[in-house]
Amino acid sequence: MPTLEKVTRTDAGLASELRLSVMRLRRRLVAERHPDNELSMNAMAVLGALHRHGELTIGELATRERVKAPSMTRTVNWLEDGGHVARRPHETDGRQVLVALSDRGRETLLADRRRRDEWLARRLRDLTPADRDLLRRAAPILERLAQED
Amino acid sequence: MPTLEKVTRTDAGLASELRLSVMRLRRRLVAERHPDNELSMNAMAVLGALHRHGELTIGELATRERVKAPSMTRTVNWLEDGGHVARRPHETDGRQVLVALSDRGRETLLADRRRRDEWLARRLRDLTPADRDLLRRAAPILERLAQED
DNA sequence: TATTGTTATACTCTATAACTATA
DNA sequence: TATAGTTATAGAGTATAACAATA
Repeated sequence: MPTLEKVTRTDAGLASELRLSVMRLRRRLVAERHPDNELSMNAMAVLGALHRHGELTIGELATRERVKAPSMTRTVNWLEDGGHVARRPHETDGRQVLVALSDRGRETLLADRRRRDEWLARRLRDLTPADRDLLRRAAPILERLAQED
Repeated sequence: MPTLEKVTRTDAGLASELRLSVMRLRRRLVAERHPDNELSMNAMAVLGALHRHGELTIGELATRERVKAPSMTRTVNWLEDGGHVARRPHETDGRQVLVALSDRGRETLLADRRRRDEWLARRLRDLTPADRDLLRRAAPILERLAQED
């Protein structure tokens, strides 16, 4: 039997299965977010990016999180209102805006890091070590699928 | 070194990484949906569930897709307006409503199945066979994470 | 009383379009 | 002209609360 067709069909099935799993797991993750965590998951992701990479512009943050600039403007507005980040003008390009993590933002990030993944981490601990290892290797591939053009 | 703490920390990291990957990939999947596909991804998932399992109630569909009943009512309304499904009363329990795939819905499902995963399937073909195989094994685990209580 | 589904309402996240300021 | 960011607006998807019908 033609292997190509088999592979293609199997890949379509995998795509379908993977898509459904991702949609459902995301929905579950949003629902299970710790109630006393005042920041959205996306806002926390922005704090994490700033922690890892230092100051970033709105555009860089938007590209990184795969959202459009207006969405990132709004997220940064929330974070700034809460005192978690600060905007400052770019030194040489007056159009750009640099966003930096504040001390409070860093505290929030570090304090929440342990508890914000509580639900998922608990579920992960219920898996076999082999399954957990498999997910550990799968996560970067999922990330790459999301990032590629 | 305390192995437990190490493992716990690593799992928290995995949870974080997995969460971000899932959020971003889902966002990308929604953005890359074929423009001439008139049905939302969730509506298509409902058609798929009806195809696999036959008639289901609103409540069963809601549980399966991990949404609340009002959300599923709305999705089923769309599908019914488009002639893709039909409601009929439950034989013995007047409160429940059975939803069945129509011929048109089945055609829509089968015709769209190949193309609706086009983007993801193409990305998957760009992966190495090993990575693809890894995702094939990871998908059910993600599904289980989404489904468990 | 409890359950199933619907209606009403509101919220979150995201996008596109139009605009401002700067390059 | 082109780019970075903001503002205005709209749409999709979801939830909770209140309600109706039935068990």
